[in-house]
Amino acid sequence: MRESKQIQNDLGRLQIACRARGIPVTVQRRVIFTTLRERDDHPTVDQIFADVKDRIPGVSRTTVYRTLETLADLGLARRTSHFEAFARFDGNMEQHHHLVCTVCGKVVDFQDPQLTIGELPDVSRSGFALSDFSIYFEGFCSVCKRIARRAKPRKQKAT
Amino acid sequence: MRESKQIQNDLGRLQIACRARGIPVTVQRRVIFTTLRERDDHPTVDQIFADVKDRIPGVSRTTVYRTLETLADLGLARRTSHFEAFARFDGNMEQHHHLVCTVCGKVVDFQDPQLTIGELPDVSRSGFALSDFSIYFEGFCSVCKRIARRAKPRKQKAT
DNA sequence: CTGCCTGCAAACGATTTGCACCAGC
DNA sequence: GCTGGTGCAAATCGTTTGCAGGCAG
Repeated sequence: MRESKQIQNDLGRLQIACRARGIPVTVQRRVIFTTLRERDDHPTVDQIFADVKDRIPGVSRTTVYRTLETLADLGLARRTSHFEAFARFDGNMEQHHHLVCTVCGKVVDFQDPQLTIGELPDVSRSGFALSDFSIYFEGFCSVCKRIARRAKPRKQKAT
Repeated sequence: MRESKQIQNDLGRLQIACRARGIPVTVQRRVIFTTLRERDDHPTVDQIFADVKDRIPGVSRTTVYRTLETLADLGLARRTSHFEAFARFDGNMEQHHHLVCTVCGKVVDFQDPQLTIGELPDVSRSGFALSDFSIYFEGFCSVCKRIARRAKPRKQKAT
């Protein structure tokens, strides 16, 4: 069960962020943000939509999409698919890590034998049985480093 | 430029894998696999399609999709979007890592202060400027651990 | 009041599927 | 020759967009 104190804290952050941006704090934004914060898995839009519908019967899926996007803009949420909507494939089956450009989504393999984790952490509480790991390093690729950092090109052609 | 020795090696692996599975080694499979192996970024289906079209003018995008899926089945390639095609969001903006179920795609946050990387690696050759990282631990979630490990439910409802 | 937000329905675009033909073995 | 693979076109389905009315500030 989630502490109402934390919910209050979340709503406070939402209000501050919205005011700073001069956009209204609507019921939908409150509920969608709260719903998202209640989960520690990474819900899909539809999962959030299902949860939100219980509290706001009339919401549209569209609003959930738009609000999540807004929350991401406000720095209150994060879109976890580094990889846009496209399927990407990798022909390198050896253990390797990745460099991900947070602007254009470019991903390149990165191998570094020095890069190890002592041992896989104990995650028994989660019920998971781990077999492997890979590290995603985030940053700007050479191209996006040059381009102004303010543009946020969503949905551009895959690089 | 890629060593033809490595291409031969790749083709050998492809042939072995196909024979073991009793499926034909077609031109398309050879070219698509070779093309994939030539890149160290994680190409989208369309990028591979574009490359392949140069060598097999008549290929269809459908074949590229199907072949990549086959290569993944054969253990020769890997689909890099842990997150299916769906957009997923995360309301936790603190630095944290992830447990990913390789069977059902479930992702849960995982925080462990002990888990650190001495320092971000030197990736200057790649032109990237890194700012952060997160670790994806792969394995079986509690549910999929129980279920027979042979089933490979693609496109099941997101968990 | 005014502008941004919301909901609806239509548009979009990546991926999948059904079917007839063709190629590997 | 059979079996499974391929190409084409149509169907799917997650996501985005255009538009009219409604609500927050």
